[in-house]
Amino acid sequence: MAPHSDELEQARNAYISSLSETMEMYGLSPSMGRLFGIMFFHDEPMTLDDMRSLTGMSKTSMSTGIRTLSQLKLVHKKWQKGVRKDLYVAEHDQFRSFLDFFAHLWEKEIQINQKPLLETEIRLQENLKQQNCSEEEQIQIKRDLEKLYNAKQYYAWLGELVEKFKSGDIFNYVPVNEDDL
Amino acid sequence: MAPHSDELEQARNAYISSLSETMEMYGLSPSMGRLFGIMFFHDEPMTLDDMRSLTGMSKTSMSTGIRTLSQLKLVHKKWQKGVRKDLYVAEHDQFRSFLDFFAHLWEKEIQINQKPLLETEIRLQENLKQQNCSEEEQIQIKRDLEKLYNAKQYYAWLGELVEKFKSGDIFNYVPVNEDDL
DNA sequence: TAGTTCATACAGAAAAAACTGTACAAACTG
DNA sequence: CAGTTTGTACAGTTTTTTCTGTATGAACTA
Repeated sequence: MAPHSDELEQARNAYISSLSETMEMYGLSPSMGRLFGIMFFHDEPMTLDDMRSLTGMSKTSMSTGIRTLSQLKLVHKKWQKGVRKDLYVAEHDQFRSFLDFFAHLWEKEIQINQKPLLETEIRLQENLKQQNCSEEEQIQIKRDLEKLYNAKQYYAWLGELVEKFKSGDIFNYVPVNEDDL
Repeated sequence: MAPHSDELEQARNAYISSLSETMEMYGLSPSMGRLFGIMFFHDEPMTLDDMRSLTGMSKTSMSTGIRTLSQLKLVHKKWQKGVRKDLYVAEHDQFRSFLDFFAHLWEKEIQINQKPLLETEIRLQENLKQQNCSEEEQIQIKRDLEKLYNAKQYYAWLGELVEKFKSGDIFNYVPVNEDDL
């Protein structure tokens, strides 16, 4: 790791803080956001002890933090010959991080709702067939079933969107602008 | 509001819970998720007192909760002649909720990072021009600037994506499947 | 105007999350 | 094999968030 001046570190700091704030918005703890921000500017693979000294936090926190970041594919484990400690590097491709993160989030959303949606649907349909189901109740249940039908359409659509994200096809529709900014 | 049986309420409950879990994933508190879930099946506009009795929580919580949901456009205030209490209905179009929610989130991400990114960039460029800047430091700074350039591209792209979401153009690329499910 | 109904600001209590230090297990070293 | 080094599980502490009850002010009513 290149030794660099305080001034350089301070310069980085503005963007590190805003990266951290962004990640906080997405549900990570501020400290983990900050850890990622630091790693983002750190080209060489880092050990838990490196992180500890740069964040000023405990090694335990680094251990759990790096696991969270790994699960989100925001950092990657890197092996290096002759080094016993685990090494990690930040994912530098923000497009990839973005696509991975939201594809994963949305898949989870679909998965969470799938079964309960069907369960509710079936139970409502059973209720609809009951003898003692009043006219008014029938109307209500039909309205509910309509909502669930729309929900199904939504999850199906969301699944399609996830596929476009995972495959990178989304870039065909929203291309990356290569011009100067 | 139609009076409906416990059985009907139980049937709804499975999906209400999973909706709540989803919203928890997106940063809302479980109670607010549950409130939305209840409102989702509630066709008639609700008052804070209706919510209080259905969630079993305090009116204060309903007041603050509904504000959060309103800001996210997940519920809407509805005026009704002769009714003094504020009335609210859930947004039933999940496509709209989804697009609004993420467009807003991503706009906030762009906005959060814009200024700090530029600040870091400027400070790095100033450092680069310093007399006492070593060869090694120069290389490091250039690597940093490269990262910031990529970040700018990313935010520009994200802005484009937000536009497709807000305008609904995204449906031209990922159409809603109208077939039976 | 006085009385009532409503929504929300605020302060404190309860619950949840984040963080740390200790302890231990697994993987290395000589 | 005994001695290190390294990563993580766990329990306890601190911090943050969520929720409630009281108090207040705004909007309506007569």
